[in-house]
Amino acid sequence: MAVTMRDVAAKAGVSPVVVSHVLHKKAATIRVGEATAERVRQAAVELGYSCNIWARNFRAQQTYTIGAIHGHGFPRPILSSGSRYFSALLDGLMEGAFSYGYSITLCKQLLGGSPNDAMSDGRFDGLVWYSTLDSETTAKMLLGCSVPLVLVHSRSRDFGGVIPTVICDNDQGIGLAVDHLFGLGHRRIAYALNLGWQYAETSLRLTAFREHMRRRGIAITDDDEIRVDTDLSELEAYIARRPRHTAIVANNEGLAAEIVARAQRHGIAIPYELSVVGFDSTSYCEEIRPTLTAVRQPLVELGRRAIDLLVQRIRGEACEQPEVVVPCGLDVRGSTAPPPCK
Amino acid sequence: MAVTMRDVAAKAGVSPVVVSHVLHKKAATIRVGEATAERVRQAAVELGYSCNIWARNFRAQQTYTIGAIHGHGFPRPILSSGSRYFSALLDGLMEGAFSYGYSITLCKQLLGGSPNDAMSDGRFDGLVWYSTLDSETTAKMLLGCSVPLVLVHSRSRDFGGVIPTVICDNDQGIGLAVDHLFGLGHRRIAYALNLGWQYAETSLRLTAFREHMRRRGIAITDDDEIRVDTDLSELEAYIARRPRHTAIVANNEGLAAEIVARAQRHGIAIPYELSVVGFDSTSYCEEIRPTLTAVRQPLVELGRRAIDLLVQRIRGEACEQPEVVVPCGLDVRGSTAPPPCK
DNA sequence: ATGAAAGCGCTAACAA
DNA sequence: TTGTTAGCGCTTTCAT
Repeated sequence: MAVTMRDVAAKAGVSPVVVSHVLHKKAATIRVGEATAERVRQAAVELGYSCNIWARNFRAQQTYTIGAIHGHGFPRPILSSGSRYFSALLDGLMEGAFSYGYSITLCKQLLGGSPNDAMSDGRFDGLVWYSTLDSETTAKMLLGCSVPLVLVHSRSRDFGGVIPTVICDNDQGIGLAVDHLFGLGHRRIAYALNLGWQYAETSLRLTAFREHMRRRGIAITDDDEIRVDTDLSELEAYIARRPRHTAIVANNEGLAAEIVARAQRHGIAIPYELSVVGFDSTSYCEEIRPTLTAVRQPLVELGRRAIDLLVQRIRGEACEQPEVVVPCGLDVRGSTAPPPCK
Repeated sequence: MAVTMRDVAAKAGVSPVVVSHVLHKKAATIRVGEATAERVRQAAVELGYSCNIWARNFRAQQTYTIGAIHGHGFPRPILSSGSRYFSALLDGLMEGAFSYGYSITLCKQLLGGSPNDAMSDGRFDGLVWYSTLDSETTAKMLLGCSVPLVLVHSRSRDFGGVIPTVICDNDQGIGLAVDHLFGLGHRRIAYALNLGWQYAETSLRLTAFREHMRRRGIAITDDDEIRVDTDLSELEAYIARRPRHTAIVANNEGLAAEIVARAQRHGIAIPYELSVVGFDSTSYCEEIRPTLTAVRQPLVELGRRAIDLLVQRIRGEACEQPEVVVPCGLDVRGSTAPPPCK
């Protein structure tokens, strides 16, 4: 059906190699006279030939395709509503991949299905794994990956330093949040985190929070840490008891949004009675009322840097650095204000 | 490097065909004894074999991959800011494609580069072209596509009825907008449209607007149509003259947002002095102030239906219908109110 | 119940 | 300057 090199070769009265060389500058050992070359080009145009990229890739044992593994608890990312987390990451992945001549494929196996399959079925030259649930099983799966792999949101040392990683500076980010709240006058600050999904960065952020508070002379106790299970009942209970804190730093955007919504339902005015800071700061923070003050994780850059590392790996170049750490910012919006005078 | 069927076959002391049959249930004419089969499975596990999907696809002359052509004026869609137009469409495309066992590939050639290449280089089993600039050149390119193709936002009859299309019911959608504004008491209503990108649907919507107004006894003149070039200078001029209209229906979200922003800059209160209705209604409409009343185009569904049609085409089944039309909704938000008294 | 051969479209390596 | 051979990993077809 489709016109192949063979057809062009036949029409031009040469062998396929010649066509390959003339049209694609492959087959380096071949020299071709201008007359022949012209004949070949002519034939190609007349037949409407175009190179079958996949046949070429198959031959080269390369796919020039990168996969993004969605290591969340959802079947696949939803781009059109809610947090723009994946949208932002994907923007970075596309930007990076395109610049190196790679494409990004979204498929069921990666976005929620069975990553293990896609990790070794020859579909991808490399993979980006993001948003890790830091379990033994996961780690084993990742370490067994048969193509180059880069992790977003993990520490390289958690994987024996053999897998390159890209992560934001959680400590510095949490520092920004704490600074901001202190500047407003808050002293009784809580940290809220999900237990259900054990995000790799949760403990980093929690530790950072404790440390930043300690440095300001405030010791964090269990009562200052709101541990929320998937059903959010602990959160509901905490809010119902009327918080003794004047501000909460939440481990992520979604949780922050939940806190705001539930507080409002209980008649607690945000931000006047309670300030809330989230983590991520995608434009989702603009969509909710009040808008959400949040630590900005540079997701687009994270994606881009992940591709940089990955392509180095794919090309077999030595990775300059096994772990890239990108600084955070703080977007002050409507969910934070000075504490009530009390 | 990677373990192939050959390796497994060697280890199990059989030929590759047997492996193919046992492991992938291919090679239908083959019968294998249970003992042999078990030996093969054993060998596969021990060697850590997994089928190279691409080799299989290459052999089958299928890629099980669908491309989405970004026919806009931008180098590639930006997912993480601004309108969620592409995000929504992509959600639908993924949902549809995954359900049929296809994947979606995002690559430079399609998302802004040179679509023509990707339309025939064997990379895709089929393509979805969205957001058409309705030019001669485009039409010729699309008609020359060598793989199955489905257009989103076009009328099938504009392409000789040979290319299936998916489109929202623009007439009905505009009707909702006009109804809404009339219900609020507006009579002097303008329609704003971009000239720069000649979206395929622009004229459909404009015609619908004229017709719906006419039916209500109002004749639309040139003065009621604000034609905006890419530099938006006409819009600026219109606003600066203080609109004699009390409401504007804009051809899309982005233009509506521009109108709101510029009006506000000129001290015109939205919605009290001027009501604005957009078209698309992605969650971007929630992000701007005031929030934007808009006709909701069911983008996710559009994407899904596009895949339905495409897969039928790919499989060579007869398309039940060459053109799918999906009804619109109306999301009333903060940019519309009764007209100022007087 | 099993195997051998052939080929998808392309290109690297080695002739001529 | 040009051609031949061979093979990427898989599966279909035909033979045993």
